[in-house]
Amino acid sequence: MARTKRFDEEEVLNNAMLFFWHKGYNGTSPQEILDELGLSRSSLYDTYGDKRSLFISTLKRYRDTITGEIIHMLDTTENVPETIKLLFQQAKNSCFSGDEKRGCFMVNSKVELAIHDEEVAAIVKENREALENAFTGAIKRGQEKGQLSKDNQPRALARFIMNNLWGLTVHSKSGADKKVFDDIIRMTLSVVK
Amino acid sequence: MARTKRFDEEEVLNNAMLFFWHKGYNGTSPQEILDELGLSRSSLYDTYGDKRSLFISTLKRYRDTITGEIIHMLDTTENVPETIKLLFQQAKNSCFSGDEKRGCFMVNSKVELAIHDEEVAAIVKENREALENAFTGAIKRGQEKGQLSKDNQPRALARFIMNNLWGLTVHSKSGADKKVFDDIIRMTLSVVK
DNA sequence: ATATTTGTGGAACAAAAGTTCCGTTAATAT
DNA sequence: ATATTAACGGAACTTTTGTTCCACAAATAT
Repeated sequence: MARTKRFDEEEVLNNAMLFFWHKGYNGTSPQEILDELGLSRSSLYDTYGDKRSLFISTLKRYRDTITGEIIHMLDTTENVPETIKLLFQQAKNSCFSGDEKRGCFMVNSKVELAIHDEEVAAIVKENREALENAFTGAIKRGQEKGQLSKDNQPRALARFIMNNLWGLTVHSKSGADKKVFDDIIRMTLSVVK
Repeated sequence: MARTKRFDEEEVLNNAMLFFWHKGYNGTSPQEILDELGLSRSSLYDTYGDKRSLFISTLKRYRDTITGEIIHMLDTTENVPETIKLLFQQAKNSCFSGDEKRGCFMVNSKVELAIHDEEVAAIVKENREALENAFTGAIKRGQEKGQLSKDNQPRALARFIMNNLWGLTVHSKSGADKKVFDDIIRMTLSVVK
């Protein structure tokens, strides 16, 4: 048999994701990733293919981990309004905690690339639909349990919630302060009843 | 005196803006702009400075024209709820009319660059604040005229409206269909009362 | 211990990006 | 008509980007 890889495949993929997330696809060069991660050029190309393939892999990884976790929360929560509130708090906190205001990788990527790259567009679309379905399902359960009124159509409410979560990711790049986030979250949640 | 420019300075600036708007800062090369606009390299650099300066000029142009127009509408409208509704309809239409789904140049630019470029961050922040003030002023007038109830704080409602408009620009990159937009707009406007 | 086979280091490269420079051209003020 | 001065065309150049290739290294099955 042949020798084994000296680097952890998942770890490098994760770090590459952070690069693309932070600086965008066109703003990140293979060289930067190599410098930071210390693996050799040939290993990078050998393992992940070219730059675009690597990017697509990181986007899928985001979908499977970050988006996946949110969907799991929505699928399993016993307290729907509380979980929705929590997601908004998390969105706010990620904008003011120590680390960078990276926003959402999926949002950043679709804004940069979705018009020009069909594969990115497809991933992004699938991601949106999966999230919408998870929110819709959770809202339905919330309504059945009496945690939410039946005044709103579940899918419409789901779409509205997502619109406001995405709006917050844009706000995170706009120099808005905490009060702005609090106002938006308060007003949005006033509809989630 | 010297000879006059063979190109229209404003027109080239406008076309350069469309490039950056469509393909992003890092996705657009000076060469592409030159190829399309037909002016010479030296004229471009002579007139607008380097690529980044040109970009900054186009971003300011957007602020002065597109954002300026929205602010003007809000400052002068006699029917505030109607104007707000109109802005949402325009946001929706721009996603489905013949031309490209470019989204909002200000949103695209801040998502791509605001973390890394202080000057972009400043323009983007100022743009947000100017818009928020215009919405807030309009909402106050609407409340005084009895077109809107006084249940909502004007500034909080303004922030909420902007959050949903920006959310729509993200939706325009997400492969969402008309029904998604209609649900979001209906739910958002249900709060604008 | 060796053969096998894949990983690794790094040289090398073509193309593109971003910019500068300069000789030439052409408006216009006088 | 000419001098003046800025615009123009395009050659040229330095980096950076994205990628390939190959000689060498090392893990493991036998």
